[in-house]
Amino acid sequence: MLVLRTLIFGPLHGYGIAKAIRTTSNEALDIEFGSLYPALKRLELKGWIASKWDISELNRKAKFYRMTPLGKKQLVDEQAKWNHFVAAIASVMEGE
Amino acid sequence: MLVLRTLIFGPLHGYGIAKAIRTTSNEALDIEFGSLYPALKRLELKGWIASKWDISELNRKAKFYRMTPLGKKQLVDEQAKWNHFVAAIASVMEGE
DNA sequence: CCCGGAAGTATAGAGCGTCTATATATCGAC
DNA sequence: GTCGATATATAGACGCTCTATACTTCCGGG
Repeated sequence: MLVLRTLIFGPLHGYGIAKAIRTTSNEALDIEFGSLYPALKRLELKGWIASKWDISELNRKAKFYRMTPLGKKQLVDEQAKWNHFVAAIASVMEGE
Repeated sequence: MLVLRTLIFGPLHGYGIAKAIRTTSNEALDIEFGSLYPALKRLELKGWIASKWDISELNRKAKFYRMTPLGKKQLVDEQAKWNHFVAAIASVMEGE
């Protein structure tokens, strides 16, 4: 979900996605590359993102990921499920 | 965290904990016994809960769990971490 | 000129926790 | 008597994250 959300602002390479998530969460979330790269593969397999080799802003080759239309739908769905889940936890925690 | 929270209202057996979480989350959360019982063991090992065999309201033998003082501290801690985590996700999702 | 650090991708293997499936026992109702 | 709800328990599959490691490339400083 976080990866999909990050790609809303345009294509980005793995390294950039990790940095973006770290930054936008105020350093609270730190996705490791050992988690991120397998996750990107899963997302691509599901058809939610697509990749293309390109040259980064710093003149290095990098694999850029962009969200597909299917990915956008998925993001909406994931976010709804996440909100529902958080609300359920809150419901238990605030009970009585 | 959910187990600890549930035990705030007094000792309860595993079956009851599962039902309580299901109920207080409005059926949104359904902790399976294959997850719950190992979790109860872990919590007991950590010293956050303690158990005692007793007789349930329905006249069946059941293992009742109660929260320890250490468990209460842990609950506060877990809840703070959870809130922090959810806020971090929200920060990424609401960005821009 | 070379060397270190940041930018990048990638995989193997450990670790942890959930789930499904299964087994077992008891009580009350019909 | 047998069915459904109550109740505990474990094995094994599964999925995902993490740590650790490996590799390449670009740029700047000494």
